[in-house]
Amino acid sequence: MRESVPPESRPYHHGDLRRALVEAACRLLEREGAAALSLRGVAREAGVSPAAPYHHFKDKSELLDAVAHEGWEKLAIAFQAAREAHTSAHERVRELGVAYVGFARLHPDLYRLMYDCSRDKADMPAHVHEDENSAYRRVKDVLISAGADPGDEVGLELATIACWCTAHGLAEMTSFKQFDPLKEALGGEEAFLRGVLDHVAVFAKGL
Amino acid sequence: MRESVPPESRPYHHGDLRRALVEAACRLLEREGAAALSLRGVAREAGVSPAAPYHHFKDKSELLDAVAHEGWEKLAIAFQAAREAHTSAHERVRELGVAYVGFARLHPDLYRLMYDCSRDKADMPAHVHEDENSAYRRVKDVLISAGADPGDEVGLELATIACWCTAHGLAEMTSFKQFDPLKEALGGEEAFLRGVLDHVAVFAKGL
DNA sequence: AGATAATCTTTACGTCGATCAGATAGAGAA
DNA sequence: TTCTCTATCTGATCGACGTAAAGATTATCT
Repeated sequence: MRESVPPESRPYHHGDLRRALVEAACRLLEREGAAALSLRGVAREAGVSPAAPYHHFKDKSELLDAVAHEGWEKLAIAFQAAREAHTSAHERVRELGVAYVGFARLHPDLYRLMYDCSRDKADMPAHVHEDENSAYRRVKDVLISAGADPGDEVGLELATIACWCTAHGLAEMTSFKQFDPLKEALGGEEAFLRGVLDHVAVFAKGL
Repeated sequence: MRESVPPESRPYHHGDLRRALVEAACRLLEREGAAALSLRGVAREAGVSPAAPYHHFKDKSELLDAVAHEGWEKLAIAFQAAREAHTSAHERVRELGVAYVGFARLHPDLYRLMYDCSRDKADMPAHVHEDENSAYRRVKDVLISAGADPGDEVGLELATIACWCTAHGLAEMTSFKQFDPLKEALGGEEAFLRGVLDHVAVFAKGL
């Protein structure tokens, strides 16, 4: 396979169409939104015939899976940055929540796609939940570093899930505009986030 | 307009097609899932031509709005039942969360549709958030009855939002099957829910 | 070089949301 | 009652979609 594509008229064989399709889909997702994301549209954006994607993806949902996969990796990067900001123990947990919600607000359609794909498979992908350096593991690590008992397997698991649930719920809620006045009163989006998160024990006290 | 429909072959004018369409849509949503919910399919289910719905709804999304509206009312009913079970103050808050998640798990596609419609309008419908007896108001009331300070407007609002966010997040998370072993270990779905909710201050202590 | 396999295009089918002209029937005025 | 008006429903149609099949083109391997 070829690595790069000639700048002028594309050759018959693309080179790395799979990658190009995923990137085209990401672009369309940001530009036009999730409702306007069609397989034909992605092929169009990539400059290829409507049936071409079927040589790289079984069907539309498999392409969306690949886009979602990229999303989870971007989220892990956002987590990395948040964890590297050293503050107090309980603030570290809370700021992880802020970073999470920030990512969701920055890429709302991608964020929703990530969960739609997971839900359809009734499972979070392993690289999100189980793997070393998975997003889930990172939350757990921060909880431990914030004082949670690593010996209490069940309790730690529950606390991690509680963190994730709250952050996920907040990520979806904060886009509703009836909260705007409250945000205004508190001095902006992030202050609002911290205000809500501080009402949740796991975020406020690190379990 | 007619009130009821003759049992044999439908007359040219339906009687109350609008209502029949919403009900057909609900039926299809439960039976086939959200992905298989087409406007044509709803018309088919209601025994009517593909263009008939357009005399009662501007477009597909307006029909879905009506279905979502029904969903919010069903949720309010579920809340009512949960609130009437008198337990201790902090348990009342937690059990509201259990009822919320229970509703979402019982009608997963309807639940998602409710939020999809709200998100598209960037707003929760007024009868959910602002009205007397709205679902949002009910959460707030339970928080007050559980010991929250009604005078602290902002704090009460934040606590209510925190409750809702956590419950919503949990509602979406609990369907992932990698949590099944944990549920098993804790003795079932509801024990798992309470375990997670007890890690959240607003649920554990009523603010 | 020739054969084989992978990739891309073309064509096609069925379904979808949506529009519009025309058929049908209930409701009020004569 | 009968006529007219208006709301409701049907039928035909359009463009876009997801997907499949068959043919064209090119990379790879012998």
